[in-house]
Amino acid sequence: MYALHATPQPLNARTPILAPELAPKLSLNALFEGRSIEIVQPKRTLFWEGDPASEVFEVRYGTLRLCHILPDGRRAVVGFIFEGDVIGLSFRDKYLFTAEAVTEVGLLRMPRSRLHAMADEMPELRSQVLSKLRDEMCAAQDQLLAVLHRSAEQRVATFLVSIAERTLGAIHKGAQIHLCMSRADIADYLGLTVETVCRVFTKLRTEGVISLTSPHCVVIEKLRTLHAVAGEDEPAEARPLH
Amino acid sequence: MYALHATPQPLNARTPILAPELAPKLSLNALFEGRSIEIVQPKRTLFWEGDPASEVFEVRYGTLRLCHILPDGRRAVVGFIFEGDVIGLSFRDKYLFTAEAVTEVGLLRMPRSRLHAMADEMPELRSQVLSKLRDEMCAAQDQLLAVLHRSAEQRVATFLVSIAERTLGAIHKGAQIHLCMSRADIADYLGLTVETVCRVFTKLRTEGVISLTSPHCVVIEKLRTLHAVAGEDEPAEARPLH
DNA sequence: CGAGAATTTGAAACCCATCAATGACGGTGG
DNA sequence: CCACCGTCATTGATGGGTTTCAAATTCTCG
Repeated sequence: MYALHATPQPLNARTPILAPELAPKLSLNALFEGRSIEIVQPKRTLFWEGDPASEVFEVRYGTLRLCHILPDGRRAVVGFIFEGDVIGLSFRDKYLFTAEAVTEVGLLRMPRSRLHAMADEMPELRSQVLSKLRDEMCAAQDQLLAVLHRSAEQRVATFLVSIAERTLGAIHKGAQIHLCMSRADIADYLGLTVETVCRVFTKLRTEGVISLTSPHCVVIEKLRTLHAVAGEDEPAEARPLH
Repeated sequence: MYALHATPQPLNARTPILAPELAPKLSLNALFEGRSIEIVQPKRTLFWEGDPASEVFEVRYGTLRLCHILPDGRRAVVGFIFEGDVIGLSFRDKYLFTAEAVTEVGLLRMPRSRLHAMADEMPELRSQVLSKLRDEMCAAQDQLLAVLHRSAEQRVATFLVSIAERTLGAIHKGAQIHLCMSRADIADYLGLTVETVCRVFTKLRTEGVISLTSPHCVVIEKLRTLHAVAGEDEPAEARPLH
């Protein structure tokens, strides 16, 4: 959430995905063209929560983790950023979270003032920014609903589906998902503990829903069952108990 | 969340509140001036999830409940709307939730197309709409954090603080909060059950943190303790065990 | 290869959901 | 006026899922 997905995949397909041929010619991403790519090493911080939010970023490759420190000292991960995503449109004067590189990240940077100035000139760009903000709202609501009333198993299954769709573009049986983030990152994102996330992975593996060639490489073996566990659709199709 | 608070009061005071004298002259709310007030009776629906999102609304008095039906049939309350709030800026083509009147509601209505047309003409209004959208994002993130990693007691305490701030403008010892929504509404908003919400109210009452003159009228007796239970600040001040 | 970090597994405790029942309140009709 | 009824709020008992604490194992990387 709070990030602009290249291909937004909301929890419930309420948000129609804009067909490429319908996309406005002046792409938001096109604004970054010509700027030089900046490299951020893994575990380095792109910006800190509370810093003046003076810039927007487009991620060209790699993965970022958006973190927020809770009053009790624990960490909440409010989102992950992948290739093609844009960060920074939804801030007020300060960044609301810290952005840390999970992998090596290549990104483009632009002052917010410049984006705003250009948006003032171009109505088309403006409506795109608005549209992106609305996408973020949808994503934020979906994330809330994906977590609020749901079991650990449902959350993890939904997470896997969502990551597959965002990083692979689509999900299919046999798809290999590379989870570059740690179990702790996933746990903090889903509002669970590391141990619970682990146990769910193990459970899904023993049930044959997924297989794990390594802790960070998930293969989807039973797509239907995974969707059923995620509980997003096909409510009539009960998940096999074993 | 998803609603524009007249006086946004995020969970963590990261969002500075705009002083009235600094507010732009062309208020978003001023756009609705001259339009006739429409009355919605309690339990009536203003619009349904999935309806074409053709209008924006400003609530003049009363309380609305924003609901979303989950795939498993349960209901999630994604927000409450009070006097002065505006709904509709963050939608794409369809409403993302159903809006139901909790009390009698008086509101003003305006076509989205008209708002967009005016925003195209007036840069000042435009930046205000953007600002409101960003407020919504902040509120959405705060709501997520308020619920994700937190116990039932923390959620309810945070809810009380938040409602007090939104409906009374500020919170103080002895403040009387009128909760016009039902326990079920609160439960569905916080991701809890009715019974758990009740038990927390009872617990806070027996601890002397609040008193209940009726189920819908809460008086704050120990503000410090309530804040401590909410867990927003003063982490050093441990809450008394009994 | 080796050391530290990350992941996985186990056992016990706790919190919340669920099921069940009672109590409080308001409205309606006899 | 009061008995009846439906809705909502409250309280109790129980079970399940998740957290917590602890330890073993695997992975990663210098």
